[in-house]
Amino acid sequence: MALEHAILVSLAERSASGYELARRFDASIGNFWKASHQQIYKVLGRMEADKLVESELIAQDGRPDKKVYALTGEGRAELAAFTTTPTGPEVLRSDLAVKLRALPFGDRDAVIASVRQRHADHVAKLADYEASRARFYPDASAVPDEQLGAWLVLRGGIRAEQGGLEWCEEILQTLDPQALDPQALGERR
Amino acid sequence: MALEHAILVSLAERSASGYELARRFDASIGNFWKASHQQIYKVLGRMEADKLVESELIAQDGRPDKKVYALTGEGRAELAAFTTTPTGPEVLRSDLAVKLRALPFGDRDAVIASVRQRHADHVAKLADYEASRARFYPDASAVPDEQLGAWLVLRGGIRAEQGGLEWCEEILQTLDPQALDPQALGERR
DNA sequence: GATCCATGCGCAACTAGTTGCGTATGCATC
DNA sequence: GATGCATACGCAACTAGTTGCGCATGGATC
Repeated sequence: MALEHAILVSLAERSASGYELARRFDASIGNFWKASHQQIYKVLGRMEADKLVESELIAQDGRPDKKVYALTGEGRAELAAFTTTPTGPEVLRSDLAVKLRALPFGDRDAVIASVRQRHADHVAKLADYEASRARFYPDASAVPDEQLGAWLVLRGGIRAEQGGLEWCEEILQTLDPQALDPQALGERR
Repeated sequence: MALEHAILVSLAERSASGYELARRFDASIGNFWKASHQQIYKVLGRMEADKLVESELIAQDGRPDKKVYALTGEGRAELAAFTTTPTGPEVLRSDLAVKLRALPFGDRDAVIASVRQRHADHVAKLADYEASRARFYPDASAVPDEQLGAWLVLRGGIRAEQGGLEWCEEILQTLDPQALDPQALGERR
């Protein structure tokens, strides 16, 4: 039920409608937790029934009404309690690793194409993160205390993307050395 | 349905019973895809109905009978086809990141304890991986072609653990500089 | 004026995955 | 001789998450 907690965090930072939450999950929060809008509406409904959040209907002109959710006291308590629970080991699921492992039984060129795609994904994501970092935390030694968590998460995202990028480069180097020609990478991106 | 493909890969490497598969998912394959034995039995049942695998009942003495699964031709074709499908972006879900983001609303010491635990997990996992690497691939420049995929996956695992480890160290450095005293780390591990 | 896109909510049906239990054997340990 | 562990399979009930659809409005584009 960690989606619940991701939503609690998001709402603790700022109250929002389900639709806005869904977009946040496409952007900042979504960098470490994905959710579709259907899943979010479903969980929000349950959370409201559980009194963790409460909603207020806001009429808008030129746009449909929206239901803005805010944390309740109970929601805040639940979020605080969550931070004290033990954290299990990371569950990782990598399609790409499965494909690599399937190399002897499949299509080598297609796998290489997937790696190249992943490489491009990492490059794009890294540029995104780097832009956020430059914009919100231009000075690493002067991050305000209440933003430390968000900053560290962003740092983690940058590290993960760099790591993934380097892994892709190692794979391409191993399976298809010519592919690392900078021009080839640029053209395909 | 990528669990299906992870099972296909595992069975392509060597036929096995559900129980054996479950243990592999705790070890080598499980480094990039987790599955409980219940989930494995369920999926194996469906895969057999779909003719991707076939089973043979093996009587054993001193132990319960077992059902050994092997790939069918159709299973091999499905696995090969899988390698040619486009690979979506990695779906990452980090409880620890949610907790970090929840720092201003929760218990700082408890979060630090979680990070320290994660740090220890990375150290242990890295030692595991390093041992596998030394045992199976003592010479990186002489990995046989048919093992390239497995080797690259292991390299990816090592990279991911190192990256995670360094992230934990950055977090501790930021939130609790004394904690990085080598003695403190050693004692707590 | 038609089509598309963004905003905004949600249901229904499905698949995937988890949790908890049940069955059975044999060996080792207390 | 009781308890626990490893082997070996599986069901039932649940929660989580995905896919596909429907409804409604208004502005922008073709």
